[in-house]
Amino acid sequence: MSDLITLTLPDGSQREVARGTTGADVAASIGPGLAKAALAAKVDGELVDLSRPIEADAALALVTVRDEADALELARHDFAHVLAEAVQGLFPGTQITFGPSTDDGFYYDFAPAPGRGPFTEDDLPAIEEAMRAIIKADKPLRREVWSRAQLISRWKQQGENFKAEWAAELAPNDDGSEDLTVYWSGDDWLDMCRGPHLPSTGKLDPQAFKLTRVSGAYWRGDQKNAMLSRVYGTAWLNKKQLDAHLLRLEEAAKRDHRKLGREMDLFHLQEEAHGSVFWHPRGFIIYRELEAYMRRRLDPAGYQEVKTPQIMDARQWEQSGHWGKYRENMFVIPDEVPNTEDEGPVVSNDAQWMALKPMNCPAHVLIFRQGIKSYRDLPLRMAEMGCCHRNEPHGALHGLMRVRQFTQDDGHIFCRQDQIVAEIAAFCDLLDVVYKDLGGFSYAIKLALRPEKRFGSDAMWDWSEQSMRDAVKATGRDNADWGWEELPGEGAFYAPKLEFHLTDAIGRTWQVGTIQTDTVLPERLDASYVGEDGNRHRPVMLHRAILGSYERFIGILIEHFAGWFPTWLAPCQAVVATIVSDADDYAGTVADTLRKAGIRVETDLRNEKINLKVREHSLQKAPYMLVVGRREAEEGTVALRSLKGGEQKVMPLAEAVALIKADATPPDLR
RNA sequence: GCCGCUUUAGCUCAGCCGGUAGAGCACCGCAUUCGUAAUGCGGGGGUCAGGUGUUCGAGUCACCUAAGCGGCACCA
Repeated sequence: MSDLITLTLPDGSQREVARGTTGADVAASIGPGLAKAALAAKVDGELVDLSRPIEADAALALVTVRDEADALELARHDFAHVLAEAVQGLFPGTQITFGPSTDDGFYYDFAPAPGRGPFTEDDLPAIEEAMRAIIKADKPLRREVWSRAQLISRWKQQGENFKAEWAAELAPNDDGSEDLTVYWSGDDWLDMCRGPHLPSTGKLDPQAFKLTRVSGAYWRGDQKNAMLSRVYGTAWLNKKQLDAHLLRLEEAAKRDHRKLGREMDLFHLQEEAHGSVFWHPRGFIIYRELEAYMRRRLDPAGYQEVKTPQIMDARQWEQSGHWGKYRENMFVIPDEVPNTEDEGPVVSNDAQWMALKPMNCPAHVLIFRQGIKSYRDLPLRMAEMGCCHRNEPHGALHGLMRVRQFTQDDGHIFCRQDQIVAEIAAFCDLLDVVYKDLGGFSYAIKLALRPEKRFGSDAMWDWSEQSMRDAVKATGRDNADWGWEELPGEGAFYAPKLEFHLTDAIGRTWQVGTIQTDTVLPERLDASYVGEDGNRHRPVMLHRAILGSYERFIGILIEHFAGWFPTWLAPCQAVVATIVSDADDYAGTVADTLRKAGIRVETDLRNEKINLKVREHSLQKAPYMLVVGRREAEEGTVALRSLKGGEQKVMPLAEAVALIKADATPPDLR
């Protein structure tokens, strides 16, 4: 074996160096500037420490802040370690557990010292200071390889029970060895970590991070385990990036649907009906427009709309399986006349139970079962704007995004096995059109596979999962362009789920649409059709939704558009505002003309300055304002102002009406 | 459901070491008729989330309950 190896640099040049040369050595040999700037090495595409000896011919690239993605990942990971070191310095007895990088920073989970409660936001400034001191000390970060036994014993000796547990359970390395890597910060603090890390803490910018919040988090993400105390931070390569991020957060907060919902008078929530929405007149216009739009899309796509009971007997839910697998999320009610006669309990102990529907699917099967269905009836597409109630964990409720009463744009397609691929493909096409119409959203597709808690045989799951893969393949969406991935364990209890994740205007993703291949429910509820062979067969049931729920989808739309709805959805599409009261009559004529053209119009005849009117209706996010004064009244014109853009133009009334009417036409009617 | 924080006028928020509640906006009234993001003056409005306790005295301290917020877990 030669003592020399060949390294190929990114520019294609090659260097013969001694075996065991490190990335740092190469950087130093190229120049002092690079030696200082280098953060890590990439050996054959794998990110490793700068101090890691290179043992064979390889492609070598040196990572600097210019390689932003890698540099950020390294920095955030290091910030997490610095956080842990700082916390242990400040609060002796705190156990460290786990601390990865995140999309915008990092977190670390701690088990606070006995007698000390979880960390609070008041602790953060002191922790930040301690972190800055560690960065300023420029402590070298040194990798060492320890045996599993050696490390476990060290953790136990230090009272790091969580680390010891984890070290014991980590899978052996690919080569079968039991070695684990640790990193020293200076020579007084160490953590178990796969790495890689920066050469020293001084490579971090002490002004480029901010601890943002604290929260509880379960050890290893499991509700049955201990609650740990998590500290979150956001971290960047420099202060400018950090400030830009903090500004983005502020901008995101401004489009929060709860804030805009109140300011724009769209809806409200209150304690007495927490988790259920009070839609105000303005908000309900959006809801109705959206519902009307969906019907115009569903009808020609061959769906038949139905309406099914809100409450059904528990026996029905037992048969569908919901009583067994979903009851903790259901509102159950006694099937009994409440006692009003005396002081006794309102409901007796032997009341029979009914339940509010958490899903529409069983009722749809019950409709399907009425009469005898032939193979000629399939595929049978049933739709319902189904109002469902789910008793969600209280901590999960969140504005319109997570509520206890919501309406799904639900639908179930009963079909033969050989129709699944075509039906899923048709659904994908429909969904494409809807997401494009409603905001030009892009989306990713995921396949959620069988969960632990489920019905049906493994063979059934094998079959239904594979049929969904085949269907997506047929649509050409099973690739990275569509964010395609499979999510083990995340399916519904009765079926694997194709999930459609929208990306909104500021890059956040929301799971809304879904289609699921279910063979369990038709079986449990005994749905069948008569085939060409004259025998009874089980149909497959595709559960599908495009918006998911109206409530959540409108919440997403509010945030996506920051309140500036496209004109066809806007609660008030045009405001006629006067400059002087002499124009009041003319303003009335203008408003009538718009109203007759089908525009939702309001007038603002208040004795206020036009400045105030522009400001207030801008804050209400009306798309158009038609300003009229003496001049317009005499000439039969309007000053049409786009409140969002701010530009305005004087034009004849008829022209303004035509312009607004065109803009107010729903996308499917253009 | 779990951890932390919060809850004062319609909204946003101030209120110190416990001594009997305040601002801006909104609302109402009056004046102002004004050309594209806040006209001026005046007025009304609060069992300080609910409950229990400590205290001569609680918005303020303690405990319980509820809801909200940020996460965790769960999820359309």
